[in-house]
Amino acid sequence: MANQTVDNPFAAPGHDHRSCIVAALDAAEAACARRGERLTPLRRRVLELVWRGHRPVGAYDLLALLQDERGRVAPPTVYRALDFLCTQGLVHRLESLQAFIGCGHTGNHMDDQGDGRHAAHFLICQDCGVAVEIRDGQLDGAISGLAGRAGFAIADETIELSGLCAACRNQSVSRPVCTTS
Amino acid sequence: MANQTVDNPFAAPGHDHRSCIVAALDAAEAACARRGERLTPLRRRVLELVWRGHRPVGAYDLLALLQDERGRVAPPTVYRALDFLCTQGLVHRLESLQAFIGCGHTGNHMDDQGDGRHAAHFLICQDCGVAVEIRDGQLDGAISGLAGRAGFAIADETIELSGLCAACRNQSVSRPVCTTS
DNA sequence: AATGTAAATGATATAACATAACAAAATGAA
DNA sequence: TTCATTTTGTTATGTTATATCATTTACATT
Ligand SMILES: [Zn+2]
Ligand SMILES: [Zn+2]
Ligand SMILES: [Zn+2]
Ligand SMILES: [Zn+2]
Repeated sequence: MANQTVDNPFAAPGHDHRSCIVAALDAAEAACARRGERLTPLRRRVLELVWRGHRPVGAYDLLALLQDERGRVAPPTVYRALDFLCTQGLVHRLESLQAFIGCGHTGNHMDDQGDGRHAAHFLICQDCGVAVEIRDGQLDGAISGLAGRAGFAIADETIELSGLCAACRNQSVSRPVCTTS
Repeated sequence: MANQTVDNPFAAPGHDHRSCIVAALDAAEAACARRGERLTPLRRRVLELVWRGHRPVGAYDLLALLQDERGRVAPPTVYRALDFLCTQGLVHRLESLQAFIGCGHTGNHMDDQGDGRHAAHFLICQDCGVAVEIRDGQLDGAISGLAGRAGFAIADETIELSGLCAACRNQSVSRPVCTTS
């Protein structure tokens, strides 16, 4: 069993993040192979960069990182890689931050029909910046319940809850504390 | 009692929208007066323009409308008015669309402590473009439940459910049908 | 190996959304 | 009126994202 990082990064500020990266890349390779999709070196590298930490990363941050290692790189290069990764469910876009984060549930989707897209719900700490993908049965039930009563067919869910994680609440001072990126 | 528009615009494509606008502006005047805030002519006009319909409006759409009636208007003019209106809870920003919509619950907040800000949850029809602000006890309960269990203190909720409204599902063809803007 | 085809990437330009910084005007209180 | 504060105007720039077309790469077929 892996470390607790992926399950609860809020509670694991000092965890071995290399294993998060390895797990994410391995799962991505496997998922793409299974679906006949191509995780090219560029896409793989972008995914790796997204996984530098558990904080959402802006597209232009990724662009700068790529430029550091490859010289001239243009925005479409990054956006295309991100589009691919999002389509495969390997990365999610956080609408409220206009930023991207690695999927915290790679490899164990229950709602995955061939492609890897899935609804992703987040807790986002405004103090340390960490975002955690959550899964909650009551939340899912409430959503499908209200949609059903409204006759509304949900295609896409944006659920992002911002506030303070437990660790940051207990610090009282307002400085980054979940140092794991 | 008002028409059903504000409560369920999905179901009222041919409603008397003027009453929606009047109700929203009246409620805004009242709310600002109560709080000692100033609903200036510009802010009032921007709110009125946001209320042209039940579809989210982009800041630059509003800018163009203002320019039509006032000549040269710059982006900060619109964004400042929108900031004010959002702070007062009279308008909400839809993160997944980068657009704004009039608050569907003006005047009856139960969670309003002085200022008018409140969590706003939406159903957004991808066919007709209408967005409806919803309120659901089970959803609220699920959210506070999961936050409590995680020790997470929620400060802001972004909940936007996109898909097809009942009317558009029953049309099968993919063309705008909820013509009420 | 050569060819053809589709997918992926490179490159340029521009669109769309948003804010910083400072000046001028309007408002309301003293 | 005078003063302080808020609001609006103005200019410039920052940030995020896409359209378009050229080039390269991967890979199956001949
Ligand atoms: Zn980690
Ligand atoms: Zn995920
Ligand atoms: Zn209406
Ligand atoms: Zn509202």
